[in-house]
Amino acid sequence: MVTLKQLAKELNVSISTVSKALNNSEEIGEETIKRVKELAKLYNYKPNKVALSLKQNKTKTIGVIIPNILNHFMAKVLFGIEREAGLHGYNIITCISNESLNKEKEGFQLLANGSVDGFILAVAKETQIKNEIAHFKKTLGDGFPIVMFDRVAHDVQCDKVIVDDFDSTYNATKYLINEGRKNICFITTIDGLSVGKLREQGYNKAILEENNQQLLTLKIDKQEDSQEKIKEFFENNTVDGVISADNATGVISINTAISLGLKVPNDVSVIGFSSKYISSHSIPKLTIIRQHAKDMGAFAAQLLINRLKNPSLPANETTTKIVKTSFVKNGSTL
Amino acid sequence: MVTLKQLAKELNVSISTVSKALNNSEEIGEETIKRVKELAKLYNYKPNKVALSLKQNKTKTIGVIIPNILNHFMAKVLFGIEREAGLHGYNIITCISNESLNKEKEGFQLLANGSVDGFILAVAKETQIKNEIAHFKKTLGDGFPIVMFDRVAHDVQCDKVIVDDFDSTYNATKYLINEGRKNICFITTIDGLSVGKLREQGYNKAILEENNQQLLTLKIDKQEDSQEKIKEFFENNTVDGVISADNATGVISINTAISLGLKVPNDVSVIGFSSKYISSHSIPKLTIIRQHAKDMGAFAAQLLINRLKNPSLPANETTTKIVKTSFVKNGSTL
DNA sequence: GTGAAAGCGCTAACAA
DNA sequence: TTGTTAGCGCTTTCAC
Repeated sequence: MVTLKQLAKELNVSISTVSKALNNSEEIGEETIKRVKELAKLYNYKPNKVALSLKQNKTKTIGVIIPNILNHFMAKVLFGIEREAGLHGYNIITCISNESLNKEKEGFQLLANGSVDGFILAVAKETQIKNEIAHFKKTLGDGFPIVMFDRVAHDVQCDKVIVDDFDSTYNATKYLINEGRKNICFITTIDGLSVGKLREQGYNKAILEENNQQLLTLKIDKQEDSQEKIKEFFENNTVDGVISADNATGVISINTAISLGLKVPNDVSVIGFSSKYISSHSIPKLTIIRQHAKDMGAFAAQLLINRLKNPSLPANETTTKIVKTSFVKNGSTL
Repeated sequence: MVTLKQLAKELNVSISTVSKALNNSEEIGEETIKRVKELAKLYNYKPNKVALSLKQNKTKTIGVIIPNILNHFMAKVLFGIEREAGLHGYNIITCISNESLNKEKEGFQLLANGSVDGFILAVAKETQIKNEIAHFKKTLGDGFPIVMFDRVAHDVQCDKVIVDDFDSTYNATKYLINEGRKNICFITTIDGLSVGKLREQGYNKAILEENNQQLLTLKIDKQEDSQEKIKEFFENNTVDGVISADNATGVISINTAISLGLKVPNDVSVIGFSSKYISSHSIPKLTIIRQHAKDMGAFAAQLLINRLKNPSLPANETTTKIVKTSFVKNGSTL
């Protein structure tokens, strides 16, 4: 990597002249600017990012702490963050918390040392269960803005990007009720998460509003085999409608129903929080509640960058952006 | 963020004393070390990463250029890279090339300015199709080590981590032949990729070795609807065996076969390059060729870090690690 | 119009 | 045992 020093030497001018020339300073003569720029291009000079960061006390880098990158939703949000960040000249450093509180804390430790200007994250499962928020507050106190998406800690004052989990599940359940379904069950593998709870509450509300409906819930642990649990559940319960809270049990429900000789959507109707990609892993395709993950990522990045660009924004004046889901009707509902 | 300067002032010692004390230098008195460390802990002092990077001319950061993070395989490799890098004290900056040559080049531009010490990447589709390698050579020439995984540019001399695509597809095809299948087709959505070609060749070899077999290939474009294409294909061809080159068409083939009234695996046997996660999106579950994506990521990180730690390693002495796949028999084969 | 010098936070050779 | 100084690459104020 060429440095200003080397260019200066070769051109027989001072370092500051080169620096100013490259930054189109008014102070420098046109002729000099031209000479400098030519040599810089020849040597493919690029200002050293690290030196710039040190000097300007900002890194133009965002720390992203993702609970689980193998989750398609999370990966999509990350994609959205990366793209939006790039548009604004920001890089992203990714840490994967693996749903662990400790790794989440480590992520902050690792990056809140000048590596990044701020953080975007979805709260790890363990953190949500233990309801720990001290590390968030500390990081905020240290002057690092934080944006939370999807799974947020409500007691932390920071910008947030969330989904209307409650409403969309409520509406989806209503949809099945209006189809005339009498035995609508709720299947979840994300019981421990804030979003999982909200979705369950949305389902509960819709069901409990009806006289002739009752709650029917299947909670599956991550370690368990979803296929088996669902099969067992279908065999032991009459089910004609399914609301799936996560991105996999929707298609698995469809496949299970079919393998049990049921017709989808005639005998069983299924709706799930999933993606287009996964929705095609069943025939008929899963009717989904789309969460616009990429948009969520983009919004999160915008909120953070906005705060970084306006350090005067009061820390207690935070924005919560609610990204409305879309109901995408595919073949698994009437 | 507290700096050495501030600690020094408060302790009435010099900056270098503080620095040495924190680094357990022999030069400094025990008592002083203790005082310094206590205050440092009190203030939660962390050495400024940027200053360190500038001073030591290395960032302990790896640039990862991923073609598509929504691909489950790629996400898993990224996961493996992140974990291994973390174990060695490295962070990762992620760029997503989106399969575009230009974005891949941009990734290098963006990061080869002191932001990272080296690169790990899978070559973008467009890059493979156009067979461009100049940017790789330039980056290597600039002194940044590169490790390629999965999709590699064979004409670039650098460390590589690849899968035994040819052999494992050959063996999988053989497996179906030994099951007595007579009409084995090869389905791919990754025709343009080096790995896609190798897999096709493995299939071709196995088929052409037999007298009573013939090639039957379905190539699907990313834009097209895999479900429709496969359905159409099954309706127009007699098929009793499927080798899927990508991670989705395997389960889709099973679901399609079932929806057409065929029995899996009795009437049709299916094997795919996929993951455990996706393999459960069909009933029976897909028999898969596992690629050990996490291990691949870990190996890639190891190779890169090893090179960073031993700058004397000759650039023309490169390692190609072949990660053998595992055949995981599930319900979609006999 | 150009250059010298300071300083971002840190380490390390050298001086005391 | 502790402190002074230089320097990593850059920007920017202030002199010339």
